[in-house]
Amino acid sequence: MSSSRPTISDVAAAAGVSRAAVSKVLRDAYGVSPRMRERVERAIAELGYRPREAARAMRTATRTIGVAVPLLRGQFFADILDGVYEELDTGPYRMLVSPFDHETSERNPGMESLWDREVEAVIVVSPKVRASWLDSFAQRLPTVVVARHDASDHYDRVVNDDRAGAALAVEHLATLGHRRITHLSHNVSGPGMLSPHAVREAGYREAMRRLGLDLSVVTCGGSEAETYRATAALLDRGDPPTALFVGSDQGAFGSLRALSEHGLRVPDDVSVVGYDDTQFASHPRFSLTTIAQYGTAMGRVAADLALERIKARTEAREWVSQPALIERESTGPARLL
Amino acid sequence: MSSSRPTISDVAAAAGVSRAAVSKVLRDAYGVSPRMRERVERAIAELGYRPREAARAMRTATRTIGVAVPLLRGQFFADILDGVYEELDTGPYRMLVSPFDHETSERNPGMESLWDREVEAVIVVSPKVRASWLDSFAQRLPTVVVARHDASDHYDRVVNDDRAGAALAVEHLATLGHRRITHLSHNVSGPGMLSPHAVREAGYREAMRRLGLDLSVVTCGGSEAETYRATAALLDRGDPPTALFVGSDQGAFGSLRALSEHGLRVPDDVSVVGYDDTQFASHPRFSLTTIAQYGTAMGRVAADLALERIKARTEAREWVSQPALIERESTGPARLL
DNA sequence: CGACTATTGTGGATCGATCTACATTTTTCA
DNA sequence: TGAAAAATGTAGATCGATCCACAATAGTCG
Repeated sequence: MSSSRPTISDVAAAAGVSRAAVSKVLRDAYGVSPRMRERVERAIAELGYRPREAARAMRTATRTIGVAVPLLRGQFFADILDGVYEELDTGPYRMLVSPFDHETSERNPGMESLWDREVEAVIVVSPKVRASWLDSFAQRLPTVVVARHDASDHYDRVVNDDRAGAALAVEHLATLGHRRITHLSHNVSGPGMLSPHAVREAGYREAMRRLGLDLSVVTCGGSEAETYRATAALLDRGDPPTALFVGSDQGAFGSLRALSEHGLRVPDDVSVVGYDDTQFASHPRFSLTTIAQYGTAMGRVAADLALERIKARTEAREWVSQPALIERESTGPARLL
Repeated sequence: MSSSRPTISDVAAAAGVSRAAVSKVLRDAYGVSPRMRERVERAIAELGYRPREAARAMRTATRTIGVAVPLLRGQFFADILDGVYEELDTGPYRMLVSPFDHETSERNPGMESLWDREVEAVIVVSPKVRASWLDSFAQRLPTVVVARHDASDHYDRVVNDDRAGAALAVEHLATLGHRRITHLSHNVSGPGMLSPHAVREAGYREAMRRLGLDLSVVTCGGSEAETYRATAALLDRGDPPTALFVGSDQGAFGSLRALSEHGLRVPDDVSVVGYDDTQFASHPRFSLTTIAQYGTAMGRVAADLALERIKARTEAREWVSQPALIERESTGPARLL
């Protein structure tokens, strides 16, 4: 901080060579004698020189992939980040994360900020933004959208088959004899955007109709606190369902809290199914039956798709992860009336 | 992607003015007539122009604070990120996150990457890196270190009083009549670095000695899986303690899993205390007694300290959060033999 | 030995913004 | 009316890298 950061000129002066020569050494370019390399490298080490990305970015690609994630706790997003990191770790690309506020809006500042920083591709997780904006963004910068279903010719998608996942949940409960199955949906986004939660809700409706059961949907946010309130309100209304299918594990934990406070036992009184198979779902204290969608794998795939797009590909691709029912102790036979 | 990103020259041409004029509009600088502003702004909107950060960074500060965080799940880091975001959200600064692999090493690539990108300050959470490296890094770039105790004249520290926190845990258990209290410490870092876990362990030892109790420390990683294994091994050895003080909530959840699988009830057979007061600790399924250290608040303070340093301050500051015992149902009276 | 090719190194244009210095026009007001 | 002040706009240097074009030197071989 005392003196300013050393530049390539400082290195050149210290080594007694030209700036171009130093640049060659940095880039491992052709035309560097061993003696010169040796001198330059010593100067670099002595000065503690590191090239500035900003200056490099003026002329070359940044070898960086940006990841825009909602500032939402919940294991699932962490799983995705892990996957991206794992995949890029061994290669030349680095990852840069820009969090955004998880609200529906016209633009997505997290993605824009990455664009301004010249990342070569953007992976965005569950953006709540107009489809048209997303599409036009993707026309300017290679984009991979994770956990959102809107089709587009301009970006790749990594999604779970949420329709099938919801069907798995409903069928599992129906097999156990449940007929009054309420879905706590986090499908709070506006129109013109296909969130995973919208698709899960559609899958629920479809499966319920197919089985000849009455629909019952409560819509609320996906945080633990919001599902807690929504579930508590549902229980206060009296005549509670015998089973809950909640749109996320995080949400299911909130429902479990509410059920516990209302003195209802799980699964004796009410069965609960979540979605995501996050780390805590498997904990014996929860032992939550849930739908696995393999977030880490999705993150890895997203990173691969981004690298492919940077390289050459332009036609849009879609990768669909197949959900699986993970049966645990939060579901059981329906109570007979 | 078809054509390349529009530049300030394109905007100038479209608006029929000079590049300097456009730059003035962008920066809200003096000497812009309403008519010119209008024309420039229309051209910007039509072209979808956004200034490139890299070009800006060549001449001016980036108005960005970098946050380097370990790629470790666990609520506590998420809390800190939330705090930083909240604090910066209202001002002109943006935040950029660079994750790093949570291993002890010579250098910290997450911090370096942010430095290369010209962030104005770095907040780093729990870096496992040599103290000397950290110190020399901080001499070049304003740095705030969160959750690490090593003193330094060159960076600010935001820490919890981990010694006091550990004492709270031990005293609470002792008051309940426990005498065989095992500490599951995550103090796995090498020498020459004062991690929070090292301080917690020291606090435990001190408090136990003060109370005349025998020490019992098991060292293991802080992930749920690792404490699960460590706790299971402890229980297999036979003669288990009547209380566990685990270095983190995340770790405590692993211990609870192991206890549950060994058929031990909490708190009837064994009491458990965690550290962090993460979201799940308060869930009725866990109801974990723990030490709160207020991660979100720590994140906010870290952001403030970073902004102060950017502005002017050079002398090092330390902010210590006072821990509090949150008593829940995972602790109870010691079982009489 | 001389012509041709490799090797090694450098000068300087370039990327896209910012910002100083300055020129030109407009406004103010004695 | 005219001089000073204010407002408006532009030219061009600058930041720190990359990299093309080219010069200088060394090496090869008929």
